[in-house]
Amino acid sequence: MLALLALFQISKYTIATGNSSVETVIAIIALVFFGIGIMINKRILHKDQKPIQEIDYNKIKEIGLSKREYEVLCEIAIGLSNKEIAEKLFVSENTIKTHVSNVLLKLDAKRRTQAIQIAKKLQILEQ
Amino acid sequence: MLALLALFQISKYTIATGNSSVETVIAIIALVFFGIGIMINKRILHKDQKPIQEIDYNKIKEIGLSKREYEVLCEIAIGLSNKEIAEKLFVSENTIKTHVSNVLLKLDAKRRTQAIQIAKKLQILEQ
DNA sequence: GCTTATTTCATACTTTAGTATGAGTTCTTT
DNA sequence: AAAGAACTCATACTAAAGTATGAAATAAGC
Repeated sequence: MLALLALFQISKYTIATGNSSVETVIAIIALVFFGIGIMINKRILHKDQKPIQEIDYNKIKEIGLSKREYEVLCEIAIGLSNKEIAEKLFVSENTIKTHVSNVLLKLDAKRRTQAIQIAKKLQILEQ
Repeated sequence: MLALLALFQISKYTIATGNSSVETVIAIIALVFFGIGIMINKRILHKDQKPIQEIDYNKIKEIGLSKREYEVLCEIAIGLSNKEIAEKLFVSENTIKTHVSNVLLKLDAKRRTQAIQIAKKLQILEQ
């Protein structure tokens, strides 16, 4: 705040004495307050917003999840049962059970609900 | 952009002719660019961030979830089994089953995974 | 104080989820 | 073309999850 007032006075003095061009002084003032506007806005917004987590496709490969297994994981996350997933993907429920088992194994989860949480923590599912 | 340049020229002219005080012109410039800084920043941040959804406690009451039932819902959401929730809350697994059934009924969910999704959509659980 | 809602628990049951194993098929990569 | 990975499916389990019902104890509101 004090620095701002000082800048203010210096600007006034500089223009009065004619040491610098008026354009330069105005440009500096503009730039400084432009920066201040960005800074303040950033602080306010950071309290009310959080960054969107992008899906980490490299981590999916790292974990060893196959394309189909990840697909099943996504369906689990939206709350579908094995039967419903089977119908949606046009395969048998047994096939889905196999995929689910593999997903749980690879995510080190005991249950599908835990798998969802782990997957979100690993950023392979949107939160 | 053109408006900015115009403002720039007007400021220069005003100071040169001495029609207004230097302080006023500088203050206007400062305010305008401060505002521009905020505007630009807001647009950029809105692309990379999303607002945090606050928990809607009124909706919890509206749905008719009791304190204990909501507590159980939260534990479900972090991926715990009925047994684990029972141990955590120092009650029997049968009690948890009763609570879970009531939660599913009130949220109109068929499964706990679906309940999690519905609860998040209703903003009674953090996403 | 009385009523009502909440919390607790049990028993018995049905349904879904998850494991283990084996095996045939397709797709890919060398 | 052969090898390996991925996808499919079945059978037979075990383990959880979820339903239905009834009931007792406690807490809260009138």
